[in-house]
Amino acid sequence: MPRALNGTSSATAVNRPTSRCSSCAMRAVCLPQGLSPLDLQRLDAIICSTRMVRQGEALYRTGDAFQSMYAVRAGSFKTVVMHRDGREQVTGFHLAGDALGLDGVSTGHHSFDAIAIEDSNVCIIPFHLLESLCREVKGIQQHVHRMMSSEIVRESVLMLLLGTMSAEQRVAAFLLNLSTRLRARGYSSAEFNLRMTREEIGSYLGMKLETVSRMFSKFQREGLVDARGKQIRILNPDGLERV
Amino acid sequence: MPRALNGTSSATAVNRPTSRCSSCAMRAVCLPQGLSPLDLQRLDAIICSTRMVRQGEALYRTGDAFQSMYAVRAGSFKTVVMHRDGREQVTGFHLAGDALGLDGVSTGHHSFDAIAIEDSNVCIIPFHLLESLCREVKGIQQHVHRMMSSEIVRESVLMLLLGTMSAEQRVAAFLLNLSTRLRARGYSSAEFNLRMTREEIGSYLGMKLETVSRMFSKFQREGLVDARGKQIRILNPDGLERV
DNA sequence: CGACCACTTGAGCCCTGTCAAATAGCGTGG
DNA sequence: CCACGCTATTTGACAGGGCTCAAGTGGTCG
Repeated sequence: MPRALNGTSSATAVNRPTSRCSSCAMRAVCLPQGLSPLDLQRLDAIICSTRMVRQGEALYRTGDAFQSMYAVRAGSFKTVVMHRDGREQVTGFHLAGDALGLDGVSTGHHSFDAIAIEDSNVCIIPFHLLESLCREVKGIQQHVHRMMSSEIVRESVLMLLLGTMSAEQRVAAFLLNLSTRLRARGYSSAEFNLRMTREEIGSYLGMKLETVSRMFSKFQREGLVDARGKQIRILNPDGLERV
Repeated sequence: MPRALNGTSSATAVNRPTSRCSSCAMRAVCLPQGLSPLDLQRLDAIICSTRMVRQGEALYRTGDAFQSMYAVRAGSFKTVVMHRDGREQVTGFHLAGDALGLDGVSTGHHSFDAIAIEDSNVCIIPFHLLESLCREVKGIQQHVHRMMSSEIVRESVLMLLLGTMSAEQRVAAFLLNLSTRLRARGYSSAEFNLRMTREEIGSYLGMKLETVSRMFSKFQREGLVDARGKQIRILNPDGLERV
């Protein structure tokens, strides 16, 4: 197999045919249904680069100028908000197919850190080009609006979780949510391995890592899940639902 | 003073000159800077009605079809998310000048309830018309995007609060935030009265009403605020900040 | 093989929820 | 204008869930 052009790739941002939306594996998750071939082509035209982000590295940090939004092509990220006193909270985990970076639109600077929790790859979507395209293609405009609105709804559901649920319920809800999202991406919803640490899960769920661990052990004892470190098997989803 | 046309007003939705953006008192809060008179006119054209919502009534409820977004002209609202088991959480308080309803964009149905916490008045902005306008006027498009993004950022800050702060810190942050927003609207930042009950504050902050009350009393003892029921006077904002 | 990190588990304590009772405030109807 | 009844708020006593601190285990990478 010829590997032409590979020698010209930069380490951080490359143009290549695989970065085309029209042929992307995550298309079904990223894009609206029923986009015409022409519109797809126009999308392809503005998404001309991707970027590799290694585990632990930041895609962007709080305060960085906002230029682009991103779509996770492979891997996963966490988004983290910080208080001046150093307190921080994970506000989301973003899997392949998820959008990232829309927090920067409001002020022109990012309000979160986005950190890769495994080696990952993102599409870079220059936002001013996307805005132009939105002015021309109604389907894309609506999709962008839906993405932003989904983020609003997602966060408010998380607030419900943080504000009203016990530690046990939060961990159960976390596992079920992850399970659902993995299934939507074609993975098993019953068996997967966590990319995030107990501490990151705890930060996301508003509790300490020890508490997360205890809840996993509890579910284990009760036969709801089989958790061996990061390897998770959900044995009784209905039981988790009822917690 | 003549009161022509008043007799023709409907109780729930009326057209009247005062509903024009170009002459609205909340213009500075609602609208982007530097909109041309022509663009303002086009906005006026799509916002043709307002609606009165009495205290305790819903502007919209979870599951309602999403047609329009709203701008609070006068009064205030809370938004509430609900879990099937009846558990609910206040996710925001919306004052005059704030936008409302963008949660409905993602699915076409609202995901929250929006309830008036005092007699209120909103502009009704049909969303499909706003989207059309966004395709034509870049300044308005950007403003809509910023509004949605702000909501995302607002919620993530609230998640930080729910996930990492003590009850005392949450109540302090709540008072300071409200104070800031009131100042931005031309009211005193030091003295105001709460439109929401202790229970609503508690729901917003993820705690019980008794805890809210205790924190108010504590701040009172420490000379940070003077709280007599809903009447609040902030005596030492720096002290609150440091809590 | 060793160092390091993530994870698990235990013991004790504190913050906040729960339950209960008293007080204050507010709107309504006489 | 006042009395009444309701709701909102305050305050206290107590219990429990989750945090803190600590020790020990397991897994991974150099």
